[in-house]
This record gives sequence, structure tokens and C-alpha cells, in this order.
Amino acid sequence: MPKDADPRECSVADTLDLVGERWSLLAIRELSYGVRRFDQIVRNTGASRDILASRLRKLEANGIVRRERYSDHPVRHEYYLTPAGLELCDVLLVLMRWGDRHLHPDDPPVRWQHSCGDTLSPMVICSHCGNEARMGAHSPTGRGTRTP
Amino acid sequence: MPKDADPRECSVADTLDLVGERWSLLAIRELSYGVRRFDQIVRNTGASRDILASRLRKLEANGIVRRERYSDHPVRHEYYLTPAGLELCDVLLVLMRWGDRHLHPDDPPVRWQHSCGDTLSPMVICSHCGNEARMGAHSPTGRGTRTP
DNA sequence: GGGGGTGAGTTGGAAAACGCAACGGAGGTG
DNA sequence: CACCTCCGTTGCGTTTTCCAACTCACCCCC
Repeated sequence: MPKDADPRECSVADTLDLVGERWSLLAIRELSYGVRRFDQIVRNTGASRDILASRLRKLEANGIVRRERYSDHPVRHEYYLTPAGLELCDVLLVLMRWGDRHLHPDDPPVRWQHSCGDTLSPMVICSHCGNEARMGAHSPTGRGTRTP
Repeated sequence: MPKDADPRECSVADTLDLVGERWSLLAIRELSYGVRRFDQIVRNTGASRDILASRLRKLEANGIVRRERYSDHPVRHEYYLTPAGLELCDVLLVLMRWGDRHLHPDDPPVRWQHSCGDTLSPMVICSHCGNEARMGAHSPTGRGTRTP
């Protein structure tokens, strides 16, 4: 950190400290697809094995992933998302939507079918009024705010 | 990439290729706060100057950030989000919400006031039916899908 | 029991990314 | 003129990342 820095207090930064590395979110993506085994996550993401091992540890330490032993001798685990991890899938949906719109406008690589029958098209709203969140998001207040 | 890897085609991964590095999203956060100057972004994020310079270049090359010259001699720029960049703020909102809930349950560092008058509390819904997206998101289809 | 296969890591060394201080240069201020 | 600001860029050392290879320990089949 440069010594003249004075980083804003911010939940975005704090969340990125936990899941901001390249392979963490992709590992969570695999878990959300129902993949449970280390080797499969390696294959489906392209992460190297050592990095993935350390990312899964970190995610576990932070309550995002849970390991469950399905064999002793040798010790083997399956990986699951905790409830907190499941909530992170919202982030994945929004990232996916952005990529679908801006990088694959004609042919999204994956479509999710929502329970309503339509193809899921995620959107971020204000849960109080139901309108789009980005429009009309104004005036931040709190410790993380700066004057100019 | 390990040679036995077979990464899933995925808009999440493709989006992370553009903005997945630690400081990219925080730079976008600053731009969304209205910060325009290089030094301010350095201060508010804690990024080192060289990394930030290269991230801003990359974001500009990918149409997420626009530079506007406000002085020749010396050449100086202000940074703005493009429309595509603005859409990425949805990602920030969802990350913020997760951090607020799980890391700062009692005192979120920043609150945004939404145009509806309430404090913004972002939520991801299916834009077709209006219900929460995560619940009932089922059965992915498309090139990025795998059988087991 | 031996050979081949799988699954989940760990290790070691090379390559890349990162972080920081220091520098530059063009201007503005006292 | 001396000093300060703003926006980067350069050099260099440190930290991560990456990948292949190795290790265990089991499984199946012959």
C-alpha cells in the first residue's frame, strides 16, 4: 500500500478480500453448478491444483464453503456452498448477465431456466420500491464517504 | 492452464478476464462515486500507481472506462465510466450487499439513498417474473453445460 | 499379486504479477 | 526561485501464480 493512501471503508473491498481472486469466484460457480469434487473443479475452471487448494481453504475459513468428508483413508472431501456462499451466487448472476450482454450478445454460453418458465435474466432492483437499483441511486452516506 | 483442463465456456469467466483483478473493480467503484482524477483513485483505493495505470488502460481498451483530456501540456485526463462500465456497478452493488450482510451486519460503511426515499437494499430478481433470481434458478442449458 | 486408473492434494522451480519508492516534467503558488 | 501538485513511468525487489511431476491410497481387473 502506498503510504499516502487512505482507502475508503467499503464492503465491496472487504468482500473482494475474500473472493476477489480470479479462481475463487469460478470455484464458487462450479459449486453452484453442483460440482463437488476437486478434480472436476480443476478441469472445469482451468485453475492449477495448488491454487485451487489454497482458495478452497480460504473460502472454507471464511464460511463460504463447507467441506464434507466422504472417505477416510485416504481423506477425501466434497465441497458445498454454505448459505453465505449461496448468496454470492447473486454476484455470479450479475457478472454473467454483463458478459452475456457485452461479450456474447448473440449467443450466451449458458442459459438458466427460472422457475417462472422463462430464461433467467437477472436484474438488480431496490428491494423497497422494486425499481431498478442503478437508476436513482444517489448520495452515499456513512464512514466510507468522502467530501469532494 | 493445466493441460488436462477443459474450462467451461462461461460469461462469468469472460467478464472476470476484464475486471477480475483486485483493483479494477475498486477503480470502477471510485468512478461510480464521481471521482475523476488519478491521484484520488490511488488514495481512495490503496492501489499502487503503476498497477492502477495499467488497470485503467485495460478498462479503457475494453470499453469500460473513457478518458477525457482536460489539459494538454502536460497531458492530463479525467476518467469516466462508459455505459458498459455503468452496468458493472450492478456487480458492485451486489458485492456491497453481501459484505454489508456478512461482514458488517450492524454498521454498513456506506449507505446509498435510493430515489424512492429508502436506503438502497439491492436484490437480484428475474426480470420476467419479478421474483428472486436465486430461488428457483434451475437447469442450465447451452455450450457451457456439462453432463454430470 | 501386479498393472493401470482415479482422486486429492503437495512440492519445487520458473515465470509473471505486484508493490513501492523514486524520478520526471509541466505547471501553479508564495 | 523554491516548493508543491498532478499524472504517470521506471527500476528493482518481493510475492503469487503457474505447471509439471510426485506422492499416497484406494479401486478394478486379470
